[in-house]
Amino acid sequence: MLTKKQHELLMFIHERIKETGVPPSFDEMKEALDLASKSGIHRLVSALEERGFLRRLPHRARALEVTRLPQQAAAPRQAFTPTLVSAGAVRPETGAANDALELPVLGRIAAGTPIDAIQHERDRMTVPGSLLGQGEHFLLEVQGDSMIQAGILDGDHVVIRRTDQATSGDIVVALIMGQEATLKRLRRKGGSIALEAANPAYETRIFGPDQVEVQGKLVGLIRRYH
Amino acid sequence: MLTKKQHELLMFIHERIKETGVPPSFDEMKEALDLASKSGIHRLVSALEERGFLRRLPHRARALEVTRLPQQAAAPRQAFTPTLVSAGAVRPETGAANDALELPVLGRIAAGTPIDAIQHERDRMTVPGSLLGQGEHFLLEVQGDSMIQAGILDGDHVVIRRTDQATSGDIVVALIMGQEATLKRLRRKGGSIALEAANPAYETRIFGPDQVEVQGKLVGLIRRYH
DNA sequence: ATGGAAAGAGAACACTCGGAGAACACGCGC
DNA sequence: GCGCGTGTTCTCCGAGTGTTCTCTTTCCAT
Repeated sequence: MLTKKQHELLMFIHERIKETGVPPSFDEMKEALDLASKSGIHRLVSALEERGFLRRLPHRARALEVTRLPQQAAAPRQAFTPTLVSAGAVRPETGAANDALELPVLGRIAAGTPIDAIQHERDRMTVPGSLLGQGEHFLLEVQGDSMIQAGILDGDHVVIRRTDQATSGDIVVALIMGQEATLKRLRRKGGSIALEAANPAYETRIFGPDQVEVQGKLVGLIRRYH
Repeated sequence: MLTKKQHELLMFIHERIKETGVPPSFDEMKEALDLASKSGIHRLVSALEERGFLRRLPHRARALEVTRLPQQAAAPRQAFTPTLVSAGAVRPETGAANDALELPVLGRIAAGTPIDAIQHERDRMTVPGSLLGQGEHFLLEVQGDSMIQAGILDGDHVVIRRTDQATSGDIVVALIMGQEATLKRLRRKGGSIALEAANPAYETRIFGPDQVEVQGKLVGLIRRYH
């Protein structure tokens, strides 16, 4: 999942925050990894962010945060209104929600999140019936800004219909090489499949048809503002 | 996530509240950090607010609250119910009985939509309870791309809480000159009010305080993909 | 109710710190 | 050879900090 260098950097950042409360600057990280330049750090940080281990505010000094550590089952990090769900499948029969379903939130998704790690239910959320079609649906919490230009932001919940069918142009949850699951726009080019991020900072990746497995299709989105 | 100074200030505020129950004033913070002027504090507080560590009411003395602490697994949801919050009251994270509610869709909104057009109910839609707080809510369908960079697209449904209160930075439904209603980000500048679109193609418009009337505040968003 | 004190908002200036990113090179594994 | 991760140099510019001053908003005592 992570290269040696990425792992080393992630651990350094984690230790540093634990000890001082303040994340290191690029220069400090450069020193710690014994590099001569910040730009290597820049690339490592981007890689960690894309793989969902770091979260950061762009163009802000020291604005980074470790969201999870390797090999560990998903870091807790502010579950989405946990109290709300505690009641379980309470469906208010108050005549209101006849047209809504409670779906499981299976985890977070970003480039690099292994799907296996997100198979268990973390939470539940009620979803308007109007977003749903036929078949099985579930929710994922979006992590990172790789789809920002498609209006999908960090922290949004996406409604996914489970299917292995997808048309070129659809936004899908795709499993790459049986390893990492990402939310991307799928595009078919001849025999191969392109996965496009909606953010110029991320590159389109192209795969053979047997390297990518579609796990579901984006059908809805729910966002909460604080 | 935080710089040294930001961290230092946050910790000072946190300690101070824990010990005395009262948040420090700008002058007290100035002394604590050994600065010569409050204005440095002002910027630090803004930075902390932007990063989600502080919440505050503008123009209210000592009206601040620590919402989370750096890294340290999920800040305990310290109830902290001072007079401060009770007024503007956000949402009780606890009062979560309502799992979903059916709300009226009052119409479409964009720059220039006459308010008359959004007075009647056109439709209804079920909304997850987790998006709602206290008070009255309604829905509007977004028309146009003026908020595209805030991840709000043409055709999205936005959940609005009816209120005439808004903090700088909130996205609100604003009635301009009693005539047109628009969905914009509100920013207070001195005595006047700026309404910013999240699209460089649209200009920010600035008004006097009596020309703009806040009708509600954006609290959620629901999108359907076809 | 009103005037002044207290507290917050914020413009302006100077200076340093820190992040973004282009360009080029090297080694490894397939 | 090619892709990828890595290492290096250099440049550019925005962010963060400290200071001074001025203005607005609230709050309280008279």
